[in-house]
Amino acid sequence: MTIEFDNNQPIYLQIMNYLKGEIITGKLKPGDKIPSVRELAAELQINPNTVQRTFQELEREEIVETRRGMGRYVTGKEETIMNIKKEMARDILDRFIRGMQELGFQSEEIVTAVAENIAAKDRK
Amino acid sequence: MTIEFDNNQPIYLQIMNYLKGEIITGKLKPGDKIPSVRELAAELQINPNTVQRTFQELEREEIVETRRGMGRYVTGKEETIMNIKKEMARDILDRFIRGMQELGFQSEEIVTAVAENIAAKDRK
Amino acid sequence: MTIEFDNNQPIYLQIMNYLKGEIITGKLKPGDKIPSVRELAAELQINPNTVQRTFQELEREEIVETRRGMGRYVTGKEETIMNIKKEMARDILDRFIRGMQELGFQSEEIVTAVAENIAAKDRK
Amino acid sequence: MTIEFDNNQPIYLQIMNYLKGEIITGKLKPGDKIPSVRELAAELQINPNTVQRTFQELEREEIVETRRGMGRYVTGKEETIMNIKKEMARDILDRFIRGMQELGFQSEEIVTAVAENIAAKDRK
DNA sequence: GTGGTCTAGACCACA
DNA sequence: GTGGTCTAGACCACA
Repeated sequence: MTIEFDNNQPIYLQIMNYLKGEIITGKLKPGDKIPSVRELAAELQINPNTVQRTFQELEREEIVETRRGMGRYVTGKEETIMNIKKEMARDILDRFIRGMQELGFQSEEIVTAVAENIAAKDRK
Repeated sequence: MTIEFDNNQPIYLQIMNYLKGEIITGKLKPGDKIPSVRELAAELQINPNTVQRTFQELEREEIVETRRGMGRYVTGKEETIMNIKKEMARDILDRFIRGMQELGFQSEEIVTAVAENIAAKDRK
Repeated sequence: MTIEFDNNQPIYLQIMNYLKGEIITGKLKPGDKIPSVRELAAELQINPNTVQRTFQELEREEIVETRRGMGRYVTGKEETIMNIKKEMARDILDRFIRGMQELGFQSEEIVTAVAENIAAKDRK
Repeated sequence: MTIEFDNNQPIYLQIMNYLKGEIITGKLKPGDKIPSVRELAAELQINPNTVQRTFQELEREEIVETRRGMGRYVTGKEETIMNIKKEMARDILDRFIRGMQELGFQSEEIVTAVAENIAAKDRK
């Protein structure tokens, strides 16, 4: 497990997004144990406090559960995970469409732009 | 002129984006005078330093020009404006596609999602 | 026997309170044998160390007695049990009244709130 | 402003409860500025990080708002404050009644106990 | 071993 | 000045 940190976003958020991605795409499954604070801190070479913060946020979003003294686990509630995925997707979509409209793009132009752009990327 | 500020982004960036939007969509035209630091600060009820910073950045991007003693004006170079528009659009697009892919969406799913979502919004 | 564990309190305390409740309400009677550490740990699916700790505390409070080689038993001293009940009740009461006063409730309001709330629950 | 810290609860929670109390009872009013992280840390003689944590939690509960670079303020939404108060009261009440019932007390006994206990305290 | 809290102190972006 | 993030490291309760 490695994450390339980018300086424009807090580290704890980057780890959060990384883990959310792993969970949403099923690489981390419901009930799976996630690394301990110390383990992950050592692996990513960052301070344990930063990892701690990441985990607390994930817990607050109910994506992760703590079992006292036994470590942390991906939530068993698949529904929660599906909801997170939907929420994130809707969020990204809304922000995108709003952004394009603010730039003055018409509906069809937006759809075309996405289609072309993706096609171009897939060709690579 | 009012902007609903969102806490997750620096105010000066939010004003920048707002003004860029006004320019790109032609509500502010090349050569138009823009408000003074004091005026805008009073109107938006924010610190003049923040407005100052906004204008500095817009100047750095050559979207706005200062004429000594006469105030600030939207650049007359339409090409610059077109470029800004393209840049912003590409940025938004890239971020969007990357985000959706991280959530595990396939290319076609992304295009469909955009098309449907826009159609739904246009119906409203 | 099942306990719904709540993450904000140590498990051993939650088991203690559960067992105290059973004893105080007479479901476990003076002289009754209580389960062994292993049995209870297996049943509740928790670490035997945790159960051990629970029993130690109950012994310290003289609610439970160990008979060498024969297991643990609810104390025969009914007085002890009565005292525990009183202590627990006073504790709960004090915490409740203090809490409501901190929220700015007046004495009569507190009494009324309890009376109404209980009446509402009994109706269900 | 002084808080007597008690060792059984995290400091950040004790400050939170203190501030919530001040807000709910109207000593801190909607829109009031609350002390800065550094100020409060100095006053309570604790680490700024601990205060920071307190404030972040209050923000998450929407009791407090940050205005960038200008400090933090009690939320202007009086409704939010009322809701917090109601929630806290219901919580305390429920926990109390459940606790007494687990001890085997009947409904009338609970009401009587509260009434007597409060009367006794008021006499002091 | 595992998580939770806290101190001490630094550095940065923002207003 | 104000908040946000992070490091380094300690100590504790719990399992």
